[in-house]
Amino acid sequence: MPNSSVPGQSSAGHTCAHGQKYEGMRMSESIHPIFEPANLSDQERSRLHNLEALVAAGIEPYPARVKRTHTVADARALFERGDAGEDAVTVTGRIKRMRIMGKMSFADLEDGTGSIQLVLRKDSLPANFYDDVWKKLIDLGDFVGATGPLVVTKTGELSVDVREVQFLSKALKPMPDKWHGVRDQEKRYRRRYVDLLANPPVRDIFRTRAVIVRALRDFLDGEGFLEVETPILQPLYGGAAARPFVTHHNQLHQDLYLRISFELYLKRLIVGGYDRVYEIGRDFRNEGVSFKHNPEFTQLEFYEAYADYQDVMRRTEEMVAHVARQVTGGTTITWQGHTVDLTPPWRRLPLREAILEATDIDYEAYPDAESLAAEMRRLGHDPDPRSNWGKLVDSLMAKHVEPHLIQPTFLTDYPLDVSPLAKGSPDDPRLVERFEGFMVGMEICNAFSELNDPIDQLRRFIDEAYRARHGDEEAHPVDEDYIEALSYGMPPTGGFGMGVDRLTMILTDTDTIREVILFPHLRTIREGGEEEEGAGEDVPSAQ
RNA sequence: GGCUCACUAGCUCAAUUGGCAGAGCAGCUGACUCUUAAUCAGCGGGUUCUAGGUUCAAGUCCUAGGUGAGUCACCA
Repeated sequence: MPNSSVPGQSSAGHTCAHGQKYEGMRMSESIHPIFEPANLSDQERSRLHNLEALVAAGIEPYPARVKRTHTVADARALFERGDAGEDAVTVTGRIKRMRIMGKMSFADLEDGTGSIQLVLRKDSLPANFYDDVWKKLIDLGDFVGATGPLVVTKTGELSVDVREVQFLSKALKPMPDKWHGVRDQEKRYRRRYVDLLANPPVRDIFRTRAVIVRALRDFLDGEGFLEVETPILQPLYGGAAARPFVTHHNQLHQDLYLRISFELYLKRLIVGGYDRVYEIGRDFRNEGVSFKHNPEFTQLEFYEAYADYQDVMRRTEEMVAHVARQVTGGTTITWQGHTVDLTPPWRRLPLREAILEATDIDYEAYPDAESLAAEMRRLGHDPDPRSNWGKLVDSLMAKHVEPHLIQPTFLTDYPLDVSPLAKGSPDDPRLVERFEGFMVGMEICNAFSELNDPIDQLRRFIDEAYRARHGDEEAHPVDEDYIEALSYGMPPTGGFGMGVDRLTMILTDTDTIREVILFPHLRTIREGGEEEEGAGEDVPSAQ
């Protein structure tokens, strides 16, 4: 069926096949309750009525093809160059605002490149189109193509002086408030498309996120790193202290884990002979949700042979500074009122000193969980009695040090107990060569000189397995194949992991991870009472 | 999981001590050929998150539940 691109001239009263299609949706026996009039608001009914009226007038409300000559940005550029002349351009987009003034109207049309004003005059349009279609049947939020020469109005606004309108897509839902947009956080996250179409600054956040990811790749590619992809579904998880999601492969009759890190696979690649590898991808951790935790999040990890954690520290600050320059043009940023200077070099501070300074506790004087917990209680802290020594140290850091690290800081030289994959310090058997990077009170990265001694690594795994048997749900399982890989020899290697979402929070001045994830995890809304659960019969849950 | 707070028209928000549930935008009708949050006149629009309870009377008080936010616990 030919699409009538000049709707005003179509023969009225002719009903095409589409007419019956849409009328059917209004009948009580319609196939789904979504479009039943009883379930619609007055505004939705009005829009559905306008859709039917368009079809009755012979206008295809969802045509298959569009004839656009210029994006909004292109049209503006054309005019700026003075090349516009009196030739017509065709721009396409969503109608965001309308000002109808009798026989003349203004409308703001927006596409992905920007917004431009349309001028519609009754005299300049096909017969009856202005009164019968434009004023009556087109709603805010509809997509149209507008054709006409570029003009400047009396008030200086570049506009398309519209001679022809092509209808492109009908919006059946009313648009959010044109001034306030959508504010309700739950609505914004559950229906992100509404958030994006109504709140332009939100679109900018995800454009910036793309710039950040591209800048990370630029930087690492430029340093000779190879981008790789490793399994998300893994028979054995590892590389971080976290509980995994469990799933099941039906045909193989095998439980699989969604990865919690890329670490053990990327180091296998170092064994295989790639000296510099990285991966940017999704990790999944089955734990609490908060302003800085989403169950799935984007991680960058890189591994570099013949480097140690000091080398990685330097690379980290250079990489983050590079990204900041790509995003903001400089290395000083503002986050929630704090001025943060990302210019290398960043402050380095041994973890032991940081905790001593903040809490007056020198954890090395309390080498076991019992004595450290006792000292913590003596100073008024409330340690979790189930915690082992490493977790106590970590909790001291997380509670008393991390929140105060606004400027970028590397905490260095972590206890071996909490670092089962990191190489021991040659100077102190209780420490490993590890650092974590912090800024704006948040951890953003974690790195170490990788443990490449297969016998030492096996010993660490066995310790972890012991902890797992004694209730530590985040302890590492023994990965025998990884030990096998190390047994072929892995060069001294520096490894690094960073939360890309958190970096994005910092560079977009947002205070919750949900603002930088397009579709953050939210609980499914349960309707009223309890319904029987259909799923889950052959999906074992994590124990 | 504990505690605190929130949920009202399509959207943004009001509603006094428990006393007729309102406004702006959006919608509908009309006027208007240079507006840009257009303006002006008129009209319609509500399961006040859900289910109970107290009361002559509940958006408001009580109980339970849902969802979200914050916080604590947990979580590199």
